[in-house]
Amino acid sequence: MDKFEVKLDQAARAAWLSYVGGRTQDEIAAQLGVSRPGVQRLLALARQEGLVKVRVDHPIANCMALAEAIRDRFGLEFCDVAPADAGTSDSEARYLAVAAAERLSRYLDRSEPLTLSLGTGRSVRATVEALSRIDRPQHRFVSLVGNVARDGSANRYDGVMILADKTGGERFLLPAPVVAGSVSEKEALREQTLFRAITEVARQAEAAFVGVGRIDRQATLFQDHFISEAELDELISGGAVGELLGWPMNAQGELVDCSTSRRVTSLPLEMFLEQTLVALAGGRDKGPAILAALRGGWLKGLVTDEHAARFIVDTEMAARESA
Amino acid sequence: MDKFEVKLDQAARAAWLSYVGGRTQDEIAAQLGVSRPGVQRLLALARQEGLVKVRVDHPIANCMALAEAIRDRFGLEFCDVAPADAGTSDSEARYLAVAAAERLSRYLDRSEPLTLSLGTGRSVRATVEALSRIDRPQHRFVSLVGNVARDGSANRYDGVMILADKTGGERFLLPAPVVAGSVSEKEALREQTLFRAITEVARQAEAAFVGVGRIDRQATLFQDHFISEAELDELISGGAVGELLGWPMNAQGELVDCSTSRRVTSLPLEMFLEQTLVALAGGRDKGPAILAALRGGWLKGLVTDEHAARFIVDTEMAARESA
DNA sequence: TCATCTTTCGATCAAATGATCGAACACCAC
DNA sequence: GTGGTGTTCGATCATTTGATCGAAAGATGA
Repeated sequence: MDKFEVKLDQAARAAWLSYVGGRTQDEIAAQLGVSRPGVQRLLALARQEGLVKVRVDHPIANCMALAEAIRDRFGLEFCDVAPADAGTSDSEARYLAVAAAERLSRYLDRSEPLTLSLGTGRSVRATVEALSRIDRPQHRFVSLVGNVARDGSANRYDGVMILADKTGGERFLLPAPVVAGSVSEKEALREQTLFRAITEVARQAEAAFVGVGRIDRQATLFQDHFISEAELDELISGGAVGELLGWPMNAQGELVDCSTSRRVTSLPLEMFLEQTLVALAGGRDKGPAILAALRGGWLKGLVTDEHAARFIVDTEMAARESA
Repeated sequence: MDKFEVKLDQAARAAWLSYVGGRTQDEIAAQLGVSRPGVQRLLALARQEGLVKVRVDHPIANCMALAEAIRDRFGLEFCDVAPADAGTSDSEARYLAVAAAERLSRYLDRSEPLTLSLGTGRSVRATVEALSRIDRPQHRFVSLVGNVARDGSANRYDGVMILADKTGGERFLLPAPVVAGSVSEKEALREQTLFRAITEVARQAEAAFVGVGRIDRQATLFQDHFISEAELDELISGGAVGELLGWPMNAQGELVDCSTSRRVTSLPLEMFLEQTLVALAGGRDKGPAILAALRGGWLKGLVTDEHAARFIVDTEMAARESA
C-alpha cells in the first residue's frame, strides 16, 4: 500500500502548513495542487492517524484532562478541577473555593428569583466566603442539613447565613441535629410545621451545593460532635466510606442502612435526582468519599482539586480494568 | 500582576478545551461563563504566550520548516523540500524528481497553449522522466542551453526531447555548445537565424526549469566536457561556486566575469527576471551553488532536498548572525 | 467629585471551515 | 465490451471562527 504512504505524506504537509504554518485551507490547496475539500480530507486523515500532536503548556492542562475524564465517566453536567501546584495546601483550598464560587455565581447572577440549597462543610463555607457581594434579595437559600449538633451547639460552617448576608436574600435553616437521638425523635422532627415548610422550599431549589464527608476518625460528622464514637464505629463496620448530607454510603455509593443512618434527619437524597446536585470537596483524603458519591450516581456536578481528581481517575480506571 | 495569571489560567483552559477537547467556541464560552468573543481573545492570548504547542509527527515536518524558511528568506514564490530519509541516495534523488515533476505538471495540465523552457542537468532529466504521459500537443518546449559539447557530442541529459515525446508538444533546441571557443564564435552563433528564432520562443516562455551546477572538479560542466580543465581553473580562481545555464556566479550570486564566462552562449539570466525561474537541485554538495543562485535573487522557485536545504538554512543563518 | 482617558467587553459582519450530496471515475466480474 | 459496484472527487450550504467597531466600565488626575 504505497499509495497510502504518499497520501500520508500529503496529509503531513497539509497539517504542517495548517497548524504550524498558519496557512488557510485555500492557500494550502493552491500550494499542494488539490481542491479545498481535498485539503479538508487530508487534515482529517492527519488527525485521525495521530500525526498532529497538540500540547498545552500550563499546569491547568492536567486538571482539564482529569476533569474531562471524570465528567465523561460519571455522566456529570460539569466537573471543575482546581490545580494542585498552588504551593501551600491552604492556597489550594482557596483555589477550589474560587472555582466553586465561580459556579455558584452563575446561578446567583440571574435576576429572576432563584431557590438554591446548601449543604454544610468547610468547602461550602469557604465557597460562599470567596463570593463577591451581589445584590439579589429575590433569591432564597435553604440549608439542607440540621445546623445544631447533638449537644445543642450551632454548626460553625453554615454557608446559608453568609450567602444570605452577601446577597440580601431569604434564608431557611433546619432547626434540627443532623442525626436525631432516636428514630421516633426523627419522625417527630419531620412532622414539625417548620420542618415541612423548609422541606417544601428545598424541593423547589434548582441546584444544591453540598460538601462530601469522609467516614473515619477524621470525619467532620464525628469531629463536630454530630455523631458519637459508637455511631461512627457502626457506620464504618457497615462499610460506609463517605456521606452526602449526613447520609452514609459505601464504596459503591449505595446508602448504608443501619441504626445510625435510620436517624438522619436530612432531606432524602432521592429528592435531588431531579435537581442539580453539586459536590464541593477536595484533598487526597476525601478521594474515596467523593468517588463513592460519584459511583452512586447522586451528583450532577463536581468541583474538586487535582489530588482528589487523580485519586478518583486512577482508582476508577484500575477498578474498570479488573472488571 | 496577579490579574494576568488568572487570565492565563483561563486562556489555558480555553486552549485545552478547544485544541485537546475539540469543543466549539460556543461550548467553551458556556463552560467558562464568558462571551464567545471572550473565548476568542483567550485563545489568541494562549497562542501568543506560547501555551499551545503543535507538533506534526512525520519526517515531512522538518522539510516543511526548511522550505518555509528558504521561501521567506529569499522571497521565493514557492520552495519544495524532499525528505532525506528515503533510504538510498538513489531513492532520494527520485523523491526530488517526483516533487519537481509535480510542480511541472501544474503547468502542463493547462489546456491553453504554453511555452516552457528547460535547462540541462541530471535533475531536469530525472524530473521529466518522472512525469506521467499527458497529451498536450499545443505546448512548446525550449532548451535553454546548447546541447552539444565542445567535441560535438550531444548532451545526454536534454529533457526537452523526453518532455516533447511525452506530451506531443513542439521542441526547440539550441544547436550550439554551452561555451563557445571564442568570443567571436559566440557572437556568430548568436547571429544565426535559428538561434535568434529560438531565443524569441524562449522569451515567451512562462516558466523555466533549470538545474544548478557546481563549479569544482565534480562540475557537470567539466565532467561532460563543456569546458576544459584550464577554463574550470579560471572560473574557480575567479570565485565562481556555481552556475545557472552555464553562467558562473560567486558565493554572493553575482555573475563572474572572465574570459570563459564571456564565451557562454546561453540566453542571459537577466531575461528570466520576468519569468518564473525554477531551480531543481539537491544533495549536500550542491548546497553552495544553490545558495549562490538564491543570494543572487535569480530564482522564483526551488525544488531541493533536505540535505541541501539544511545546508542553505544553516549557512545563511550563520552569515546573517555575523552580519 | 467629576471629567477624561484607557481599557475591556459584546454585537455584528466577513472569512474560513466542516459536512453533505451528487457526479465522475476506476475497477471488477460477467 | 458492458454493466454493476465501490470509491473518490468537487460544488454547495450550514456552522464556526476571526475581526471590527461602538459602548460601557474602570482608572487616573485635576
